[in-house]
Amino acid sequence: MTPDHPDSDEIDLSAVLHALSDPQRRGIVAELAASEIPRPCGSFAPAITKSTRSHHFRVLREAGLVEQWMEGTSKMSRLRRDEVDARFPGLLDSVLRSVAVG
Amino acid sequence: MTPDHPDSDEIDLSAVLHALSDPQRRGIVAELAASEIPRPCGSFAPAITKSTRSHHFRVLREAGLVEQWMEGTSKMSRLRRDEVDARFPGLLDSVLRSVAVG
DNA sequence: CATAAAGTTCGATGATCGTCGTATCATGCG
DNA sequence: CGCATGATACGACGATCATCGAACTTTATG
Repeated sequence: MTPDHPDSDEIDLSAVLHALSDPQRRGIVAELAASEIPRPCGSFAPAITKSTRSHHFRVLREAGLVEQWMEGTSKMSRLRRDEVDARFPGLLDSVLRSVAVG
Repeated sequence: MTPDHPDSDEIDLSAVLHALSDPQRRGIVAELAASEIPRPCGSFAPAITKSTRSHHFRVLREAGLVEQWMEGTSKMSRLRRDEVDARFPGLLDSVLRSVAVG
Protein backbone atom coordinates (compact mmCIF):
# COMPACT_ATOMS: atom_id res chain seq x y z
CA MET A 1 0.00 0.00 0.00
CA THR A 2 1.18 3.51 -0.66
CA PRO A 3 2.81 5.33 2.23
CA ASP A 4 0.82 7.14 4.87
CA HIS A 5 -1.68 4.31 5.07
CA PRO A 6 -1.29 2.68 8.49
CA ASP A 7 -1.94 -1.04 8.80
CA SER A 8 -5.14 -2.16 10.47
CA ASP A 9 -3.44 -2.99 13.73
CA GLU A 10 -1.60 0.33 13.77
CA ILE A 11 -4.66 2.53 13.57
CA ASP A 12 -4.50 4.85 16.56
CA LEU A 13 -7.62 5.64 18.53
CA SER A 14 -6.59 9.19 19.33
CA ALA A 15 -5.90 9.88 15.67
CA VAL A 16 -9.25 8.42 14.63
CA LEU A 17 -11.24 10.38 17.18
CA HIS A 18 -9.35 13.55 16.39
CA ALA A 19 -9.94 13.08 12.68
CA LEU A 20 -13.64 12.54 13.28
CA SER A 21 -13.96 15.50 15.65
CA ASP A 22 -13.90 17.91 12.72
CA PRO A 23 -17.31 18.45 11.10
CA GLN A 24 -15.81 18.88 7.65
CA ARG A 25 -14.00 15.57 7.85
CA ARG A 26 -16.95 13.85 9.45
CA GLY A 27 -19.04 14.99 6.51
CA ILE A 28 -16.55 13.53 4.07
CA VAL A 29 -16.54 10.23 5.93
CA ALA A 30 -20.32 10.15 6.01
CA GLU A 31 -20.54 10.80 2.29
CA LEU A 32 -17.91 8.17 1.66
CA ALA A 33 -19.84 5.68 3.75
CA ALA A 34 -23.07 6.44 1.96
CA SER A 35 -21.83 6.15 -1.60
CA GLU A 36 -19.63 3.08 -1.31
CA ILE A 37 -18.26 3.73 -4.80
CA PRO A 38 -14.89 5.52 -4.87
CA ARG A 39 -15.02 9.17 -5.83
CA PRO A 40 -12.36 11.78 -6.55
CA CYS A 41 -11.46 14.13 -3.71
CA GLY A 42 -12.70 17.11 -5.62
CA SER A 43 -16.28 15.91 -5.42
CA PHE A 44 -16.40 16.47 -1.65
CA ALA A 45 -16.92 19.57 0.47
CA PRO A 46 -17.06 22.03 -2.42
CA ALA A 47 -17.28 24.97 -0.01
CA ILE A 48 -13.64 24.77 1.03
CA THR A 49 -10.42 25.36 -0.83
CA LYS A 50 -8.47 22.70 -2.64
CA SER A 51 -5.57 22.96 -0.22
CA THR A 52 -7.81 22.68 2.82
CA ARG A 53 -9.55 19.67 1.36
CA SER A 54 -6.20 18.11 0.59
CA HIS A 55 -5.22 18.68 4.22
CA HIS A 56 -8.40 17.01 5.50
CA PHE A 57 -7.86 13.99 3.30
CA ARG A 58 -4.34 13.65 4.56
CA VAL A 59 -5.57 13.64 8.15
CA LEU A 60 -8.17 11.00 7.29
CA ARG A 61 -5.65 8.90 5.41
CA GLU A 62 -2.96 9.07 8.09
CA ALA A 63 -5.54 8.19 10.73
CA GLY A 64 -6.29 5.07 8.73
CA LEU A 65 -9.89 5.96 7.95
CA VAL A 66 -9.48 6.37 4.22
CA GLU A 67 -7.51 4.67 1.49
CA GLN A 68 -6.50 6.67 -1.55
CA TRP A 69 -5.03 5.88 -4.92
CA MET A 70 -4.49 7.67 -8.19
CA GLU A 71 -6.69 7.11 -11.20
CA GLY A 72 -5.73 9.34 -14.07
CA THR A 73 -5.51 12.85 -12.71
CA SER A 74 -7.96 12.12 -9.93
CA LYS A 75 -7.22 10.72 -6.52
CA MET A 76 -9.85 8.25 -5.48
CA SER A 77 -10.94 7.66 -1.91
CA ARG A 78 -12.45 4.70 -0.14
CA LEU A 79 -13.59 4.35 3.45
CA ARG A 80 -11.56 1.64 5.18
CA ARG A 81 -14.62 0.32 6.94
CA ASP A 82 -13.51 -3.27 7.41
CA GLU A 83 -10.07 -2.34 8.68
CA VAL A 84 -11.40 0.20 11.15
CA ASP A 85 -14.12 -2.19 12.25
CA ALA A 86 -11.55 -4.92 12.80
CA ARG A 87 -9.52 -2.64 15.04
CA PHE A 88 -12.33 -0.78 16.81
CA PRO A 89 -15.57 -2.73 16.40
CA GLY A 90 -18.70 -0.62 16.29
CA LEU A 91 -16.89 2.70 16.57
CA LEU A 92 -17.37 3.83 13.00
CA ASP A 93 -20.97 2.67 12.94
CA SER A 94 -21.89 4.57 16.07
CA VAL A 95 -20.18 7.72 14.88
CA LEU A 96 -21.88 7.53 11.49
CA ARG A 97 -25.20 6.99 13.20
CA SER A 98 -24.47 9.98 15.40
CA VAL A 99 -23.71 12.14 12.39
CA ALA A 100 -27.27 11.63 11.25
CA VAL A 101 -28.58 12.60 14.70
CA GLY A 102 -26.74 15.73 15.47
CA MET B 1 -28.10 21.57 37.01
CA THR B 2 -25.03 23.66 37.65
CA PRO B 3 -23.74 25.69 34.72
CA ASP B 4 -21.47 24.19 32.10
CA HIS B 5 -23.51 21.00 32.01
CA PRO B 6 -25.23 20.84 28.62
CA ASP B 7 -28.61 19.16 28.40
CA SER B 8 -28.81 15.76 26.80
CA ASP B 9 -30.13 17.10 23.54
CA GLU B 10 -27.47 19.79 23.41
CA ILE B 11 -24.49 17.48 23.60
CA ASP B 12 -22.35 18.23 20.57
CA LEU B 13 -20.73 15.43 18.62
CA SER B 14 -17.63 17.42 17.76
CA ALA B 15 -17.11 18.33 21.39
CA VAL B 16 -17.56 14.73 22.51
CA LEU B 17 -15.15 13.32 19.94
CA HIS B 18 -12.62 16.04 20.64
CA ALA B 19 -12.87 15.42 24.38
CA LEU B 20 -12.34 11.71 23.83
CA SER B 21 -9.45 12.20 21.43
CA ASP B 22 -7.09 13.00 24.31
CA PRO B 23 -5.62 9.88 25.97
CA GLN B 24 -5.56 11.50 29.38
CA ARG B 25 -9.25 12.32 29.23
CA ARG B 26 -10.09 8.96 27.70
CA GLY B 27 -8.37 7.33 30.65
CA ILE B 28 -10.46 9.37 33.08
CA VAL B 29 -13.64 8.41 31.27
CA ALA B 30 -12.64 4.75 31.24
CA GLU B 31 -11.91 4.80 34.97
CA LEU B 32 -15.17 6.59 35.60
CA ALA B 33 -17.04 4.00 33.59
CA ALA B 34 -15.36 1.15 35.41
CA SER B 35 -15.92 2.31 38.95
CA GLU B 36 -19.50 3.56 38.66
CA ILE B 37 -19.23 5.12 42.14
CA PRO B 38 -18.48 8.86 42.13
CA ARG B 39 -14.93 9.79 43.02
CA PRO B 40 -13.20 13.10 43.66
CA CYS B 41 -11.25 14.58 40.77
CA GLY B 42 -8.00 14.27 42.67
CA SER B 43 -8.14 10.48 42.52
CA PHE B 44 -7.61 10.45 38.76
CA ALA B 45 -4.53 10.77 36.59
CA PRO B 46 -2.05 11.35 39.40
CA ALA B 47 0.79 11.92 36.93
CA ILE B 48 -0.43 15.32 35.81
CA THR B 49 -0.74 18.63 37.61
CA LYS B 50 -3.83 19.75 39.47
CA SER B 51 -4.45 22.57 37.04
CA THR B 52 -4.11 20.33 34.03
CA ARG B 53 -6.48 17.82 35.56
CA SER B 54 -8.94 20.59 36.31
CA HIS B 55 -8.72 21.65 32.68
CA HIS B 56 -9.42 18.13 31.45
CA PHE B 57 -12.44 17.80 33.71
CA ARG B 58 -13.79 21.08 32.41
CA VAL B 59 -13.50 19.85 28.84
CA LEU B 60 -15.28 16.62 29.77
CA ARG B 61 -17.99 18.48 31.66
CA GLU B 62 -18.61 21.06 28.94
CA ALA B 63 -18.77 18.30 26.35
CA GLY B 64 -21.53 16.73 28.42
CA LEU B 65 -19.64 13.55 29.23
CA VAL B 66 -19.32 14.10 32.95
CA GLU B 67 -21.48 15.57 35.68
CA GLN B 68 -19.81 17.17 38.67
CA TRP B 69 -20.99 18.42 42.04
CA MET B 70 -19.40 19.54 45.26
CA GLU B 71 -19.25 17.34 48.31
CA GLY B 72 -17.40 19.00 51.11
CA THR B 73 -14.10 20.18 49.67
CA SER B 74 -14.11 17.52 46.98
CA LYS B 75 -15.73 17.72 43.58
CA MET B 76 -17.33 14.47 42.64
CA SER B 77 -17.61 13.19 39.08
CA ARG B 78 -20.03 10.87 37.39
CA LEU B 79 -20.07 9.61 33.83
CA ARG B 80 -23.28 10.75 32.12
CA ARG B 81 -23.69 7.43 30.42
CA ASP B 82 -27.46 7.47 30.01
CA GLU B 83 -27.57 11.00 28.67
CA VAL B 84 -24.78 10.40 26.18
CA ASP B 85 -26.34 7.09 25.15
CA ALA B 86 -29.68 8.77 24.61
CA ARG B 87 -28.09 11.31 22.30
CA PHE B 88 -25.52 9.13 20.53
CA PRO B 89 -26.48 5.47 21.02
CA GLY B 90 -23.56 3.08 21.16
CA LEU B 91 -20.91 5.75 20.79
CA LEU B 92 -19.62 5.67 24.35
CA ASP B 93 -19.72 1.90 24.48
CA SER B 94 -17.70 1.50 21.32
CA VAL B 95 -15.12 4.05 22.44
CA LEU B 96 -14.77 2.42 25.84
CA ARG B 97 -14.37 -0.95 24.19
CA SER B 98 -11.75 0.57 21.92
CA VAL B 99 -9.86 1.97 24.87
CA ALA B 100 -9.31 -1.58 26.07
CA VAL B 101 -8.05 -2.61 22.64
CA GLY B 102 -5.53 0.01 21.85
C1' DC C 1 4.34 20.95 -27.33
C1' DA C 2 0.78 23.78 -25.02
C1' DT C 3 -3.03 23.93 -22.29
C1' DA C 4 -6.18 22.30 -18.85
C1' DA C 5 -7.51 19.68 -14.74
C1' DA C 6 -6.72 17.59 -10.14
C1' DG C 7 -3.98 17.55 -6.08
C1' DT C 8 0.09 18.62 -3.30
C1' DT C 9 3.34 21.61 -1.07
C1' DC C 10 4.75 25.67 1.12
C1' DG C 11 4.49 29.61 3.88
C1' DA C 12 1.46 32.42 6.66
C1' DT C 13 -2.16 33.66 9.91
C1' DG C 14 -5.21 33.53 13.65
C1' DA C 15 -7.19 30.16 16.85
C1' DT C 16 -7.09 26.50 19.93
C1' DC C 17 -4.72 23.00 22.72
C1' DG C 18 -2.11 20.64 26.57
C1' DT C 19 0.74 21.65 30.10
C1' DC C 20 2.67 24.14 33.87
C1' DG C 21 3.32 27.26 38.12
C1' DT C 22 1.40 30.44 41.02
C1' DA C 23 -2.19 32.70 43.07
C1' DT C 24 -6.80 32.39 44.65
C1' DC C 25 -11.15 30.62 46.52
C1' DA C 26 -14.15 27.55 49.23
C1' DT C 27 -14.84 24.26 52.70
C1' DG C 28 -13.73 21.55 56.81
C1' DC C 29 -11.30 21.19 61.24
C1' DG C 30 -8.38 22.38 65.23
C1' DC D 1 -9.84 32.62 63.76
C1' DG D 2 -5.96 30.07 61.52
C1' DC D 3 -4.57 26.37 58.88
C1' DA D 4 -4.92 22.53 55.72
C1' DT D 5 -7.18 20.46 51.68
C1' DG D 6 -9.29 20.20 47.11
C1' DA D 7 -10.10 22.50 43.25
C1' DT D 8 -10.41 26.76 40.00
C1' DA D 9 -8.51 31.05 37.59
C1' DC D 10 -4.97 33.30 35.32
C1' DG D 11 -1.20 33.96 32.59
C1' DA D 12 2.25 31.96 29.89
C1' DC D 13 4.71 28.69 26.83
C1' DG D 14 5.38 25.88 22.83
C1' DA D 15 2.71 22.90 19.76
C1' DT D 16 -0.80 21.89 16.78
C1' DC D 17 -4.83 23.14 13.98
C1' DA D 18 -8.00 24.84 10.16
C1' DT D 19 -7.87 27.80 6.67
C1' DC D 20 -6.13 30.35 2.84
C1' DG D 21 -3.52 31.74 -1.57
C1' DA D 22 0.11 31.06 -4.63
C1' DA D 23 3.34 28.09 -6.76
C1' DC D 24 4.31 23.57 -8.29
C1' DT D 25 3.67 18.61 -10.10
C1' DT D 26 1.47 15.18 -12.64
C1' DT D 27 -1.53 13.33 -15.94
C1' DA D 28 -4.43 13.77 -19.80
C1' DT D 29 -5.85 15.92 -24.08
C1' DG D 30 -5.95 19.32 -27.87
